[in-house]
Amino acid sequence: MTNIRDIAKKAGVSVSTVSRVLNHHPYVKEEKRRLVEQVIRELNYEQNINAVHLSKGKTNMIAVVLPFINHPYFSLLLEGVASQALEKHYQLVICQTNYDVKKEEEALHMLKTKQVDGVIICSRASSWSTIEYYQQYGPIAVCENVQNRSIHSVYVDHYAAFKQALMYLKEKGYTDIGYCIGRMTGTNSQQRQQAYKEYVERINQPYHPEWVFQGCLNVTDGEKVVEKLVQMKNRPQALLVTNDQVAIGIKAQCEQAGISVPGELAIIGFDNHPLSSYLQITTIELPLKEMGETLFTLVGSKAPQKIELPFRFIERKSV
Amino acid sequence: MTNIRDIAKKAGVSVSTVSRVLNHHPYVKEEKRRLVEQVIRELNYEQNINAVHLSKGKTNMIAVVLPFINHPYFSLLLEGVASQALEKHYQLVICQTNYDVKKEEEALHMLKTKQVDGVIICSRASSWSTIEYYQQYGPIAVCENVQNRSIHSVYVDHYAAFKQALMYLKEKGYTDIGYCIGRMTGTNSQQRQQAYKEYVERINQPYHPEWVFQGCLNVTDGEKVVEKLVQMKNRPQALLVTNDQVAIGIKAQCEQAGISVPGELAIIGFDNHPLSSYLQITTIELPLKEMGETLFTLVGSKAPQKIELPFRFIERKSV
DNA sequence: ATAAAGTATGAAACGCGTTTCAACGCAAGA
DNA sequence: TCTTGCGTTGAAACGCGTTTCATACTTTAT
Repeated sequence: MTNIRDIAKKAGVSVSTVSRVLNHHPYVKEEKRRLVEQVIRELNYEQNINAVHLSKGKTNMIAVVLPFINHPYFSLLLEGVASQALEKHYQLVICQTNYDVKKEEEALHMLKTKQVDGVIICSRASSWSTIEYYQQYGPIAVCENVQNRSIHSVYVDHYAAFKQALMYLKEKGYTDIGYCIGRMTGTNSQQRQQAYKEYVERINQPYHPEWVFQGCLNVTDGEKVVEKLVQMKNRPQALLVTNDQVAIGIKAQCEQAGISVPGELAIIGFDNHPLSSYLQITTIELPLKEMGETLFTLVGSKAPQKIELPFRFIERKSV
Repeated sequence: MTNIRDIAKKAGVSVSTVSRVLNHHPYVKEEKRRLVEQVIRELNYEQNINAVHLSKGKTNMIAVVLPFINHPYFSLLLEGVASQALEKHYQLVICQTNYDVKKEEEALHMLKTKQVDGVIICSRASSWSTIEYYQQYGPIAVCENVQNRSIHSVYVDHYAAFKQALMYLKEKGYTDIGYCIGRMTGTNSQQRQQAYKEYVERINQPYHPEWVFQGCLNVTDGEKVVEKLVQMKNRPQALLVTNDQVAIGIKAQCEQAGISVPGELAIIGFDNHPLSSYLQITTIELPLKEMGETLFTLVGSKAPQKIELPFRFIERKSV
């Protein structure tokens, strides 16, 4: 492998000069610059990027932590991050965690070993103390509404979104409402639960724990929800579904099971996945791609910022 | 930042010994090993991974080149790659290219600069000569049926798959068949076209160029196909759709347009995306996750291998 | 004309872990 | 007892680009 010293020797200049040429430093005579570039081409030289990284103390790489790659929610978020990364000439290292705390820590650890300049956490299982520990090694951005912590964050007001959806259903005459969610932990989920509980209290209804369906991520999970639903003697009239994939699964399975939508079951999804439009599912659009882009921008910025992005209620025919 | 020399000094040993401890080399006395580990913990030391990379000449990173992240086909493929990477303690660097040759070359370039140990190309626009040039710098694996080239490859026999689907339609009484595809270039597309042309010839039918729909990737593209379809006076009776997303879009849009499926239009999709099962779309399953896993395995193996994986015809109700 | 400021260039130090080589101790085999 | 060989350890070289510092030459300003 030919290195910078080989180039310097062959061109009859010092390594500093070669380095200057490589980094487009202005203080190099045009003549020498040409010569060095010539030699570089002749020897088919390429910088060893690892030496550059070591020397500069940064890598132009950002780690992206997400539980699942193959899920429209995360892959759209990732696409947003990627589009910005591309533009700013950063590379992305993806860390699929399955919500395994160990995997998440491995990703954060890359900050400590200087493998990446920053970490974007799309969704997490780790505790705040872990994350805060790693902040000393580099910027971290999360995708949830953090109140008092000093960390980059991009989020949607899920409390307000849930509230709005609940109110909409109530106006339409539905009172027995349940919801489907990915998991109960996690800031976003907590805020949704909060909104839901307040709603139940406000209309003086008992809280039906069996109307809250956890572990809903994919189409298949929607199917399972309907299976449970048909066995209930006291069913909700409407469901808030925190993910369009699940909503689609529910709607499809309702068709199979002969449950009319919205007649017997109203559905409000989240994300506004293209398919929800085809299936005429009322949904709350989340600006996922924009969130991804913003996450990237933030992780490169100085003082920790918190940015709220708006959701959008899209009325269709599932309510 | 504390480094290996600080550790050596504080522990009263040489850097070699510390390095041996870090790398679990057996020739270190238990006593010294303990001592060094103690000091490492005390000083909260962590290797600078960039120095390791430089020194070892490898990075345990693999680049994954794909046109779009946010597409079920690629994100499932990626998930397969990621699952193997996780197991083998490799990191993935993703390169979204949008089929831009420059972006692809940038990714390959990381091989030359030693940023990655290998490259997995899920789909490409670059020429073979480009790819072959970069092979001297490290292993490259592709996802298509390469015949005579010396390169790792994992593929499905798309020619056979298309043929089978065409025969199936013919048996069911359909002769006027068209197809939807992402792009015309690309090995897989070419093989499909070959199968299609042979079919048309065999049944002594004229080739209808307007029955071949290009640029079909997403649900929305399916919609556009139906829009074109309704304006034709001579429509195909059946469509092969190389992607379930598009097939879903077509089916949904047919419903809107009052075209019965399969009565007026039969559809065969590809991929067996979970949703195709809900919408009862007949499809050809591709082992995408397994392909991803195999791609990863190959890129780490010695002699270039070619592995064919089987597809699976799944009969449902869209034909 | 002369000081001040800018341009150009190279030597050497630096970032930091790995690996090779030489050396020494000690035990097993001859 | 002597050789052979493994266990153990450290010094130094190596992988390679960047950056600082000193030096020397030009310009520009005064």
